[in-house]
Order: sequence, then structure tokens, then C-alpha cells
Amino acid sequence: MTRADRPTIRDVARAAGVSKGTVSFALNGRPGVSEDTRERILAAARDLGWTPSTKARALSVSRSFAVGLVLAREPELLGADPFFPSFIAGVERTLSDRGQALVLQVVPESEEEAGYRRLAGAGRVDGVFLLDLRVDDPRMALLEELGMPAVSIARPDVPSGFPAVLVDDRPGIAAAVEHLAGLGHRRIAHVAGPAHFLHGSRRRRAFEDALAEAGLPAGPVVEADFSAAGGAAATRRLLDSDVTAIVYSNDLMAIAGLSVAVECGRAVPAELSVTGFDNTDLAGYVSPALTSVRTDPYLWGRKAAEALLDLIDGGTVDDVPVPAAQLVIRASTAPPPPQ
Amino acid sequence: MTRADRPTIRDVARAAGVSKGTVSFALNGRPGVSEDTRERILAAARDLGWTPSTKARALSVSRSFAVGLVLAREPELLGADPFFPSFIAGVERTLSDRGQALVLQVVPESEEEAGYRRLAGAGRVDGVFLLDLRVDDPRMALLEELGMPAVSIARPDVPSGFPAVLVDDRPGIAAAVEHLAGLGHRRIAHVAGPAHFLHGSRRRRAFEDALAEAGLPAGPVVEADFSAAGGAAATRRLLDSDVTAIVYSNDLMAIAGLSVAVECGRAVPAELSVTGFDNTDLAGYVSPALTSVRTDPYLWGRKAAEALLDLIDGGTVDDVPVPAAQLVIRASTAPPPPQ
DNA sequence: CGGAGTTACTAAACCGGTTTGATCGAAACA
DNA sequence: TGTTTCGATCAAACCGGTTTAGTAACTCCG
Repeated sequence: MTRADRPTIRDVARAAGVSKGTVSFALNGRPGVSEDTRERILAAARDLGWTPSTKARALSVSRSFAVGLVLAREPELLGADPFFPSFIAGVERTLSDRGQALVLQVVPESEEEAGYRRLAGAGRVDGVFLLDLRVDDPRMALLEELGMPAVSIARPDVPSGFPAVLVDDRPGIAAAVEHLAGLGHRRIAHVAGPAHFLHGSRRRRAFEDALAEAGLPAGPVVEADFSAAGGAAATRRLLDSDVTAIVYSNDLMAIAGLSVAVECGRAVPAELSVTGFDNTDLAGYVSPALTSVRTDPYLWGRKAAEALLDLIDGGTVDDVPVPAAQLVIRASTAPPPPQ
Repeated sequence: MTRADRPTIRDVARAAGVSKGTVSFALNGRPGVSEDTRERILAAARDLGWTPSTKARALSVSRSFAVGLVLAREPELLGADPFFPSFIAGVERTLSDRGQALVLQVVPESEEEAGYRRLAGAGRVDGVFLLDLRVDDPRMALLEELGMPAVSIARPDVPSGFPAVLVDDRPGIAAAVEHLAGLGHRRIAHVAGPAHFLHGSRRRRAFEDALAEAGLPAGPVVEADFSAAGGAAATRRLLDSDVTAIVYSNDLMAIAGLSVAVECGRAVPAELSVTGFDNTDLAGYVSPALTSVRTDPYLWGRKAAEALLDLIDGGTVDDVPVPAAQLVIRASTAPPPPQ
């Protein structure tokens, strides 16, 4: 019943008739071991079913072979966000190839700093991902202080010393506005995410710029919180105005908004056009199907993990470009009603 | 710039004028250290800002101080599922209190076994959570073979030797059926999840039992895959039949189904009643607002983590009861149209 | 006053790897 | 043939904790 203890490098050494050190060299493919011996050692290791102990390696080389991700969002908001699962799946894709693990930490917002400090203090991870960047994000300085390598998703406003995956939401928002303008809309509103989030404020900014670019007057902007409730409330306020289209900062708010519009007797898209952002699984299956901006968090995750591991391995890492988001046109957008 | 190396237990020992061993005893609150000395040591540790090295502790006590979660779902399905983020948040709640970390692994379905083996082989985790139980789940035997402690969410069909958090979906489904029956519905359909998933087949079974219990004839059941696309397709098939209500196995399919019904000109709830499962954030903000079953994955996560840690600490752990799910009645259910 | 038991502590081994410094034998060179 | 050089190998130290065995001093008891 009790399985035999796992073989250690010492057992392999004994079996191959060499010393521990030689085994270590052989297994790590380092020079100074004869081809003959190397093969004998590898065979012995295979026969014994030897696997390196991460614990021992971690201690001797002062590495954790793991990277961390701290999430300070409320669980409810997380639940509705399609970003994380895909992002994490992408991260894993890279990590598992390179023998690393992902340590996840979900904390209340008030304990965010403590979360990073715990991870660093206990030496649990060799680096972290920086998500949900905020304006004047205090985490940059914190990580610098902790001496913790990091890769951010999207480039922060102030140069951070950390490489970033150059996620840029602006082309997606711009495409949505252009699409609406092209359909003939002139009074377009925006339901924004919280301004203290970089992606919240940048999408808003992109919206404003795109309106100007299209030669349209500035439209109303309502700040919401990326939640369904927030999207619904914001929409209610906008329905009083005379806008003919609303660009939402994410799909969740857009879908909630869509329902509010319908309940208020506004036909979508005949009387009101609506666009989302994220292109969630559900976007194509609401009624009318939601025009949205497709992003690729899986790819971002892969790239971010590659960059982070390279950084940890001591390389200098440049910012990582990624393809721009694409507008997916569905049934929720149409020409505005003839005035 | 280069921060001073972190102090080790040796530095603390030196500062307090005692041996390493004594420091270890003092810090772990073990007997055999005078009150005087203990305080001196604690003070020294505090002054030096000492933090135990997880790496070193892990090696010497053969523990990882981490638990694992392997997800073999497709990223798209994960993205839409509100379960994980909440569950993980609950898990973290317990883990962080007890100084443990969560190692996440997202793998393609084909590599599920490899995922567990990697985690076990490298000694990354001391135990794992078992989610998305399947009928005849091979992971039970695998984990037994690996000697890896585990806690499952929901009780498997065959006794597994692992404790389970007794999540039971049946009362929720039963409540939905009773609610519909009480409204006067007699022909009720079910859109089920994949039958090889325990929660898929159990919800279906609960549906069938509840119909019988209510004295209603068996209704049509369509098996789908928990996705929006699947829910939409299943709904299309059911609209041809003469059912007046559909009980969905999750909210995502229900919301997609709702849209299909509307697009086919069936008024909800006037002509067709619809219920979901999960009570996602969005449920209350679609039109009509979705009657759904509220579950509590955050609590499950907390309980599961407690059980797992207790199990790892060598305790014998019983199955953990949790409160039954509650039906949340909203606007998507109403009496059937007068025939 | 001597032996047993207890308390507080130290020194050293240990966990399983990596890494350094020393050693040894054979080939290369003068 | 003696010396040098080099590749292959080994023994031992090290990472930073925990744990065990051993010891010195101190108390208790007859």
C-alpha cells in the first residue's frame, strides 16, 4: 500500500556507480561527463523512474520554478469576465512546456499589497503577471521594491522598467465607432469602465478620439463598473438622451444594456445600435446577436508567460507586440432610424 | 540597488545568541525553550525582518505547502462558467489563512492525466481538488495510485476513499420543476449537460424524478454541452414540440435559449417559461430576468480547502455538508398560456 | 550528599538537489 | 621519460530550514 519512496539522485548515482555530482552534471547536460557514463546514468535514472525533486532544486538554486498571478477583483466580477480563463490557459501553455507552475492568489482588494508581499516573502514565485493595470498603479513601485520580475498586460502610462505585452484596446473601439459612423450614426454614447483602470480610461479615450476622428460631436459617456448591474443602470440613463448608438466597454454591460433597451421599448438595432467588447461566448447568442470586439487573451497569456520566463532567466526583454483586436459585426448594429 | 539577502534562521540565531535549533523551536512554539529566550529570539527575528523560506521548509519537511487544481476544460467553456472564479476565491480564503498556496493547471483534455502526474511527480502540491466529476472518473484511481490526497466536489457514484463536499444539485432542479408545476405547467422539457459529467447526468435525473414526483408525464430531454451554442441548438429543437417550459442545466444555455425563443416569436414567459442554473451575474439583467438556481461556489471552495488541508495534516475527514441550492424566481417563469 | 529526572540548550545530521575544489589517469608535449 | 595539460570523476560544502541525540546545569528526593 505504502508506495516505495521516490528514488533520489543518490539512488541513481549508486545504480550507475558514480557520484551524485556526476549524476547531476549528466542529467543537466553539462560538459565534463563521458558519453559512456552519461548514457549509463540516463539509463539508470529511467529504470528507477527518477524525477527531480522540485523542492530540492528550488532550495539549491534559489528558484521557485513558479510564477504568480494576484487577482484583487471581487469574485462576482471575476466570474463574469471571460478574460481570465483564457489568459490563464495561454499562460499554462507556455509554463507547462518549460516546467513551471502557476500560483494563483485571489485576494480582497484591500489585501492586494499583502498578497504580493506574501508571494515574495515566502519566495513562492520567481515573477508575477501584472493585470488590470490602474492609473498610477502602486504595484510597480512595490514590485520594484520587492525585486520581483514582472510582465504587465498593456503598457503603463509611466515607464515601469518591466516589459509589457502591448495590448491595445484602441483600434477595437475605434473600429466600433467607425462602423457606427459608417452606418450613419451621429449621436453615439459610451458606457465606460471605471476610470481608475487603465483599460477603462483608455477605451473611453479611444472612443472620444474616434468620434473626433470621424468628425462627430462628443457623445455622452457614462462611467460604470463592468458589471451587468452597472451596464443596466448606465443604459437607463442614456435612453433619456437622444443617442442612436451605444458603445459599451465590455460585453457583459452591453448585454445587460440590450435588455434594458428592449424593456424600455427601444428596438435594437432598428432604433438603437449597440456594440460590446470581448466577444464573449454569449455575444453571438443573445438577441439580437451582439456586435463586439474580439480580443485574444489566450495569445496574450502565452506571450506574457514567455516574456516573464525570459526575464527571470536573466534576459533583457522587450515589449511584446500582439495583433490588434478585430471588430465582429453581428445583428445589434444597423443604420439609425430616419430622424 | 541590490537588496541585502534575506536573513536566514542562522542570522536570527546569531543575533539572539543561540543555536539554529533553538530558534526553530522557538519560532514554531515548541516546548523546551525558556520564556526568556523565546522572547529574545522572536524580537531578533522581528528586528531582522526574518521570514521563513518556504523552499527550505518544503525540503526539510517534505511538504509543498500548496494544493493543486487541474482544469481540463476548454478555455472557452471555462470563460463562461461563473463557477471557477468564485470557487477559487473561496479556496484562497482558506488557504491564505493557513499559509498555503494554490497551484493552478489548465490542460487540454487529452493531457489531464499527465497534468496530475506532473504535479505529483515534481512534488509541487500536497493535495488536489477534484472538480467536474465524471461518470467512472479515472482520476480516482490515478490519485490513489499517486498517493495524492484529494477532496472532490460532489460525491462520486462509487465510494472513492476521498472526502467530498456534498454539493447536491437535485434540490435546486426539483425546486425549479415544482415551481413550474405549481404555475400549472404540465409539459416541461430539460436541456441537459453532457451525460458523462456527473453534474450533467444528476441534474437530468433530478429533473426526471421531480416530474414524476409532481405527477407529470416525462418531458423531452435534449443533451447539450453547457455552451451558449449548445443551448441555442437544443432550444431550437424543443420549440417544435409542445412544451410550455424548459428547465436548463445552466444559465448560459438558458440565456441563449431565451434569445432563440424570442427570435422564433415565442413570448417569454407568456408562452414559454424558462429556468436556468447557477444564478450568474447576468441572470437578473437579461430580458425577461431569468429564474435560476443560486449555488454557492465560494462556500464550497472554502469548505473544500478546509477539508483538503485537514486531510493533508493527517486527520480523517468526513464528507462536508453544504446548504442546498435555492431557487431564485424572476420574470422568466409564469403560468402557461391557456391552452 | 549522591543518583534520578527534568529543563534548556547545542551540535550535527538530514531533506535532495547543485556547485566547487581536489584528485587521478591518460594523452600531449618537450 | 619527465612534465604538463586536460577531461572525467569524486568528495564535500552549500541552500535554509527541521529534527534527533547528547550534554550541562538544576531540581527533587531519599
